Amino acid sequence: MVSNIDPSQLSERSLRLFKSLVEHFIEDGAPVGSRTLARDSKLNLSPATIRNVMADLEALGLLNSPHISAGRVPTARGYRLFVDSLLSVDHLDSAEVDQIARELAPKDDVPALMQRASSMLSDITRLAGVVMLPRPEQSRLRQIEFVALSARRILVILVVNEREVQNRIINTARDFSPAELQQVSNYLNEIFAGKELNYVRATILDELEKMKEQVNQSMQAAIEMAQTAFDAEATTKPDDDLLFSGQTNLMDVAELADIDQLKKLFESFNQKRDILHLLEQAINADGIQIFIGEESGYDVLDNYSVVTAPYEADGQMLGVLGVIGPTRMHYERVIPIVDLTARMLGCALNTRS
Amino acid sequence: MVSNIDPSQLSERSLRLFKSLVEHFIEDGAPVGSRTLARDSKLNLSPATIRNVMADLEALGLLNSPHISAGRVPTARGYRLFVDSLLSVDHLDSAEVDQIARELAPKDDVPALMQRASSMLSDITRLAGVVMLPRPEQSRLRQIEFVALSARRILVILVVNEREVQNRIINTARDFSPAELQQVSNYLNEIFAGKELNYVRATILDELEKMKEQVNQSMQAAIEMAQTAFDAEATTKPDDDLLFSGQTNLMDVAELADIDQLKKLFESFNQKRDILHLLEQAINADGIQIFIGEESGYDVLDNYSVVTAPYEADGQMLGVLGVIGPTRMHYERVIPIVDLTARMLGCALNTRS
DNA sequence: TTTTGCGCTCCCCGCCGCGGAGTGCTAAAT
DNA sequence: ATTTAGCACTCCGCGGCGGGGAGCGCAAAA
Repeated sequence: MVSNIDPSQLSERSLRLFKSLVEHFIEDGAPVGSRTLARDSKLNLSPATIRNVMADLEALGLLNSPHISAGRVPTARGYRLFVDSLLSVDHLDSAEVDQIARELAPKDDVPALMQRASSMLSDITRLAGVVMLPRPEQSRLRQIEFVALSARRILVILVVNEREVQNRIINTARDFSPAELQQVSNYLNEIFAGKELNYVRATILDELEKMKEQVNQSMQAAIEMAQTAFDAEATTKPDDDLLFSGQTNLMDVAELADIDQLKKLFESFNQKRDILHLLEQAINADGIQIFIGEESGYDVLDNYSVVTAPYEADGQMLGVLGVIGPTRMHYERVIPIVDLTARMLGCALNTRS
Repeated sequence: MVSNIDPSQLSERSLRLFKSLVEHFIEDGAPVGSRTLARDSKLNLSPATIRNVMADLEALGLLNSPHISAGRVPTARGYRLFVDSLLSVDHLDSAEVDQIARELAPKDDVPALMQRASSMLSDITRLAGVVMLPRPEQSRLRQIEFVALSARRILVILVVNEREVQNRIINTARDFSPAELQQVSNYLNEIFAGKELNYVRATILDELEKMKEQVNQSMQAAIEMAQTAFDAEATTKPDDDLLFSGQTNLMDVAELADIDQLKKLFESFNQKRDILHLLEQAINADGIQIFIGEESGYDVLDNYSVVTAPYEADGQMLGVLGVIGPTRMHYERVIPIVDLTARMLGCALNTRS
């Protein structure tokens, strides 16, 4: 990564002009030239002076021009300076605050809540919203239950982390009576309740193997069943932990970008991989983090920015949410919205409340 | 709907030419003129003759020309005739059959199976795939279980239709001991197991109210809990019953269509409403059903066709799946693929197997 | 240091003209 | 009575041209 610009390297005047230019460009997307800037910034300078300043800014890598005789456009580095040092964020008007609060009223259905958070982000910003769900890594098994569907088909229910419930169906080698199942689940709960899920998975495969001979037959069955259950768990869906919405909003904005760039972006939403990696980088930031254009390191995001914020409840980091839009977005609005949403979502997820 | 064309109204020669024209247009998307047709169809006719024929076909509403001196393009009605009477469907080569079979190997995880069906459809056709999940209307409650999370938070598990599991968490007014919960679930299972879910919902609200005084206290609790559980059930997600994939495939094909048409289509995928209605129309067809362009009655689908097939298992209609693409699609390939997928999915869902 | 003035570059847009593809019509051929 | 040939006409697409506009850099004046 190229080093960022320290605002103190630049004169007050340069900064004012630069800020004005970025705001202008964000507003209407056209390269902005010296004349418009002379008119709009209240500095009473002639276009020529401004041209000199802009040439300097370009030399610093904050601006560039699409071609020799067009206006200037901010580079990623330029946006970075703008966002870090020049931006004054909006106040959200109370209607918006209300809307966010209303949509994120605490409910028990966690996935639905996440979904609402995501679509609210996209609705309110008119960009694409994304919410990363709590990573299964950091989840603790609270409870495990077995329900007999028929003699050899058993429904396994894992309660994880207060609210999350996973269930899968396994087929067993031999019949189990309900009483046996009860016994097995009691046994497993005793050993594993409260443990980290990864630990459970790891342990169950080898540790338990050792005690196999020491215990009675039905406990052996328990072990085998647990293995099956967690095997299945390990192989299934580590991927529905990213909720997008409002992708179509990006289709309006892509006036500049062509369709196959957009297609690539959408595909990377579907793959989820790249975006997931990106969001994981943001989970340890202690607030808003912004990835601007090429900074992200992912080609598909070249002309897009991602504004993220981690959210937490009960003092524990849970995940990250954010907004994806063109680099030319209204950061001063998007940032407080993402910020507030993250905090509200955290509140809604607090168990004591 | 305007009446369709009976192929016997037309001469053999017209039909051959028409078919050739449609195939040509499907192949390369450009309006096709009399010369190309004269060259390619083996009828040894001069362009002039063909022009006369084409003028007739246009009068019948099977063709039209984008402008006076362009070639002809099939209308929706034209495609209809083509699909109903002229099309000879492809043989799938065995590699494709294998692929479909492999992807749809029976597994226990029904939602994942559906998901695979959908993405397979889109991969193999290079269009958008859609699968409608079994409608909750026709689902039977198999089993209901309660798991205590804490004294007042109870996890309700509904097993529906062999494989499907729903769970939700409810908060109760007073504490319940595990033993009580067991009792309650036994009671409810006794009354409701095997019943239609709608019936259960309906009954639970009034019938049970009546017997309230006749039964002991813990049964009253059961009633109240059941009410809460099914209340919650009724209000949540009647909407995740449509699985799309491969939407991005349509972005390649949209050479002709502009971006906001595509945007509208994507939005209607998200709303799900229109597509759902459309697919519901297809559920009672006893095989492939095709909606061509404006026929569907939904504006967003104006330049798109939907090829659907219902799927069934154990003799019961379960849902509909299909493919969405431009009217100019390779029907002769898409149709057998959709058909086979529906049958295979049915097989995979059969319980005895 | 800032401004003015000037020459220059490049895009955008409308215009023109042309070739190509295709049509419809009429008259001739079969 | 069809089918074909010939012809005039329409319309799209494309490349070239030219002017206007916006903007730049540079050099010289303020």
